[in-house]
Amino acid sequence: MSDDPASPPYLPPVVAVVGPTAAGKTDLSLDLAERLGGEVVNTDAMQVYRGMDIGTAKLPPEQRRGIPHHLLDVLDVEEQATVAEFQSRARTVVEDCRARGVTPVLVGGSALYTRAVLDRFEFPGTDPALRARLEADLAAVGPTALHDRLRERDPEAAAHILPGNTRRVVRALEVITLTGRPFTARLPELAYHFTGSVQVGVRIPRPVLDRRIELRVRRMWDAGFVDEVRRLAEAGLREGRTANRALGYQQVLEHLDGRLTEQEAFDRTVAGTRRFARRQASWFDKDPRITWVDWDDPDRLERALAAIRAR
RNA sequence: GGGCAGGUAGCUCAGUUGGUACGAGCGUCCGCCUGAAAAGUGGAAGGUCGGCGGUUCGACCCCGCCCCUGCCCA
Repeated sequence: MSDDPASPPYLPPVVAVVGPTAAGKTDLSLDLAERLGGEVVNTDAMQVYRGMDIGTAKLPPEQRRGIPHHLLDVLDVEEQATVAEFQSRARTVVEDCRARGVTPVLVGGSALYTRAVLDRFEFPGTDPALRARLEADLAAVGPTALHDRLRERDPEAAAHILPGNTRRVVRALEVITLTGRPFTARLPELAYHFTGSVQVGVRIPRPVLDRRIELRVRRMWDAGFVDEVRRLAEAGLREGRTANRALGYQQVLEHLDGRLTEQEAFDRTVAGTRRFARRQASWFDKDPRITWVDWDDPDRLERALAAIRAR
């Protein structure tokens, strides 16, 4: 900030707290928002759903220290979430905060969602009818034939997408026929969309994390998670293709449908969450822009603030 | 004390009627990732086949003894 009237108006930084699930991102984000006079912006793909509270470890309103939280509870459980839509909503929120002189503090473990907001990331359009047709084709001719078709139309994309990954093959074909241009099958360069962006990562040793994950899932169960899923199932959780894939919800649904015992659902939720944490790490660990602070460092807030000041 | 079943990858189990273990799922590790991303997907590493002895050119598969686990009988 400056008193010089000729200097441009103060533009707050864009702060993002990243890291694996159950590492302690939420606490750090609250501390940061408090110290910076900021507001929290959720970047978690599942906390956007109303009613998915226990299983997503959503911070209850009374624990939010009076700090406004954005992009929680914006979809009903049967609605489909998409990155592209999330990106535009989140960017609107970020811009609005900054225009008010407020620092947006993004928090969430969904790496793609976070990067979609933070980085120069463009999503070509989509067309439900076209996609439905491609999915029907897939069912009819099989993965190999569909991949062959992709190779004819976009050899470059085909070379980077394995035939077994039908989801990506379908999307590639969708983009190509929609835009008439090749599908970029690679992630974009690491380049921020907003100037003044800073990422703080919460680092935690894996054995500690694994224990915390099991503990967290245990607490979810104790807090009535199974009932939450049962309620949501009645509200339409089984419809749609996003919310019901969430860790824990997916497994408990299988339990409610009699395909898993409750114990199996629990065990698989723990195992799945650990696997998820590893996948998260594979995104965050290779992003050199992130400033890491240790989960149990008493000075982690100061270190995070230092990184933000140094942006 | 006797009988039966079983002891094969970290776990749960396939398998060879004797010829260097085709193993599978899960887990682990590494990677990919643009409108489902808490999703989707590729690969790798792991085994003295309970122990000892015998038969055999050769045994994880046959024989004997022993140990361990489960069930049954006493």
